[in-house]
Amino acid sequence: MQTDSLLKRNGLSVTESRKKILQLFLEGSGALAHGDIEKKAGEKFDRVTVYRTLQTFVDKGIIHTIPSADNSIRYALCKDECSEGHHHDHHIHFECSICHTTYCLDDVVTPQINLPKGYVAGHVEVVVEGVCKNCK
Amino acid sequence: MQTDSLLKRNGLSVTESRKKILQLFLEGSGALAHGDIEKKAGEKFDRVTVYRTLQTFVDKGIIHTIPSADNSIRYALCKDECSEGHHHDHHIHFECSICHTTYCLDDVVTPQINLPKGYVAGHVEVVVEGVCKNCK
DNA sequence: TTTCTTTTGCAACAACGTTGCTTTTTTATA
DNA sequence: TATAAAAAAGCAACGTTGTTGCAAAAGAAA
Ligand SMILES: [Mn+2]
Ligand SMILES: [Mn+2]
Ligand SMILES: [Zn+2]
Ligand SMILES: [Zn+2]
Repeated sequence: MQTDSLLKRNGLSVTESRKKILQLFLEGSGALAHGDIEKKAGEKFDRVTVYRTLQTFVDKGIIHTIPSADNSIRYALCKDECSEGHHHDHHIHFECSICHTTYCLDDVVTPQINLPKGYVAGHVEVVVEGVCKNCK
Repeated sequence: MQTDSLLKRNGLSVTESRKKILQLFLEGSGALAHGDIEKKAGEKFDRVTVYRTLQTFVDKGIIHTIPSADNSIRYALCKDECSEGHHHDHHIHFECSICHTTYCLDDVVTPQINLPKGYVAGHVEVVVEGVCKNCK
């Protein structure tokens, strides 16, 4: 199984919830919010388990967070070479205002930003809102 | 008073809470989250009033939202020519990872993003995380 | 001042998120 | 495979955040 080896490779024990949640990310196209996962998982798992699983996956560099202006963080698989404590997700994100899907645009790299004197840049997040290819 | 005329100009009645909250934005340097306002206002106002006031200000184009990956939207004054239903905030934002201040970098315009075929861009949000001029 | 309109505060509620602890599952090892 | 140790899941309880309806208070208009 794809999920099992991915979990093992990251030093995580293989459990039903982790397999199921990872599966959702692997098969789905867009990013998932906590609530999406609760629904899609078929209410098999405790809410707390979902919270803890997402946190574990983020810590291990399996998934990354996507900021939003509606107080619901979304999560998506890291396709870059992320590892424990070291995320390297340098792609931008796209939120469709019609179907509300959030996409990782893995091929669109984060632009260079010229900051005013005194500011030191770390990570740059870009979220583009618009209409996706399925909705126009 | 600066607050009174700003409120009137936007067709809003001048009330204690609106004046106080607007004041906080005018005198402060960084962006404010809902919680910051509750604290800074000196627990004078009901939580609900703060929510409704922020929503009203956003609707009128007085303040804009700043996305985040920590489930706490921040708000800042619009310095561009925003109006009811028409925000034109094309600047980027900076979050200091040390003091956790969020700045509007009004002079740094949002970059142009080349999207894959099929995606139509609307608004672009850029949030840079790093160390601010006061913290380095 | 009086009247009408808008906003506030309150109460109740729902959704979201966290923590400690017990039970269950997984892993490692004999 | 059986057993012991370690890790994760589930449960309960709780705190925080955000929403709604409604009555009281404040503001605008005249
Ligand atoms: Mn992504
Ligand atoms: Mn801004
Ligand atoms: Zn779409
Ligand atoms: Zn700082």
